[in-house]
Amino acid sequence: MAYKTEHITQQLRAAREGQKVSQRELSARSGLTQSHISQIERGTMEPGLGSLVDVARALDLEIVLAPKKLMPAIRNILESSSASNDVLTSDQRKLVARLERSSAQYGYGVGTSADADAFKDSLGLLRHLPLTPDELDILRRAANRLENSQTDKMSRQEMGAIVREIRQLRNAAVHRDRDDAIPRSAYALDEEDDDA
Amino acid sequence: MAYKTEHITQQLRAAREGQKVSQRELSARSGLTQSHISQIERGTMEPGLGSLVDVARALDLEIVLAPKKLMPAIRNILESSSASNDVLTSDQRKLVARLERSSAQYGYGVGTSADADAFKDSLGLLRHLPLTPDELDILRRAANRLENSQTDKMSRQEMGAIVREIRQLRNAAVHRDRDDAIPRSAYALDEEDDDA
DNA sequence: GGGAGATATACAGGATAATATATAGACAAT
DNA sequence: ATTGTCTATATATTATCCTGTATATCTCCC
Repeated sequence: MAYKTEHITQQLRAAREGQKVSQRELSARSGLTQSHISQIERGTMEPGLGSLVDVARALDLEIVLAPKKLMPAIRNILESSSASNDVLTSDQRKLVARLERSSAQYGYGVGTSADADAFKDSLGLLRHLPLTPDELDILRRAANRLENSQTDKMSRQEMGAIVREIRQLRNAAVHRDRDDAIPRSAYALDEEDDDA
Repeated sequence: MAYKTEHITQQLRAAREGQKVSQRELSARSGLTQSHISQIERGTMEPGLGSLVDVARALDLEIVLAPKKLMPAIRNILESSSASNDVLTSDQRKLVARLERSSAQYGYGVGTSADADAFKDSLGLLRHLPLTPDELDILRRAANRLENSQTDKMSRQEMGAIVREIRQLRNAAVHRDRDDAIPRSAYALDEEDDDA
């Protein structure tokens, strides 16, 4: 029913989720009801232009009418910043991988199984969220400590400390405000390419 | 009554008049009634998103949701086509054309496909944005290097370097403030003028 | 298993967009 | 003046948005 406007409303949802804003929060900011927002995002109904503008403003977006001719250029610009969305240094990826490997090998003999679960969960998130250089350092040191412990036994307490540390990292990364961006070096290209 | 969406609907009118299309004609193309279009353009009523999309499509426009942060860059692009109908030296045009030709011929065997996409997009932008003489020089040297590589094989790293260079040019050009203009000598206009 | 936060659905009613049609005013060109 | 094109405006009817509120479902965390 709302085929025509799907691409737009999906952009809205992507932006909202990207900024980690709930529909309720967005409802408060934009003046629309949560119910309304849900329907718009799902494509159940087609919003009026007024509603679209309200929501966009609440998400710091602007509505632009661009000649089709210039779309490649504009897409390019849009992607250049959304790239910083999932830009993780390969360092970070590798560190997470190391930690997963180590902890798996190390086994969950030490530490409660709840600890183990929390740990895996945290790592899963850290695979996707940007970290500051300092935080990367913490990650690095944790990996080192864990790997050393392979040889000489590690105390339950030390293990708990690491788990706690990682969890803190996770929380920081999850709740970080999207605007105080993390400066990234050059860039990191992955796959990803969408069309309509 | 429709204050929020005035800027958008005015863009619509501007585009329609720019293309010398009558409201009747637009009505035929878009499926809305002429009466409806008139009210939308005058701001008498606020269109639904569906109507906006229909009209936009009929005018070869696309609706883009862009982060406010990127608006300067985007405005830059939009104005590049409408206002100063290209203040590019024929040199620049030719260089971009050479680069496109070379890279196409050269194939994308070297470098990731993401690299290739980034490269093509960058070139697309550089076709429209003004460059300083120095930047033109960089472009020239890149073209030369690429063309030489046709004969003796080029390393993946060297290719990456070129891609990076072009991308830097792109960024500089895109984010350049429009007012600190680049002094242009007299000549500027070449061929090129297409319609639909 | 309970509780909290988030999203999806449901339904009533008032508000408004959108249609179809018709007409009036403005401005050219014959 | 007449004809033609384009735009603004009017009216009536239908369709849909949008709100308000309430509830269902789902996920994650304790």
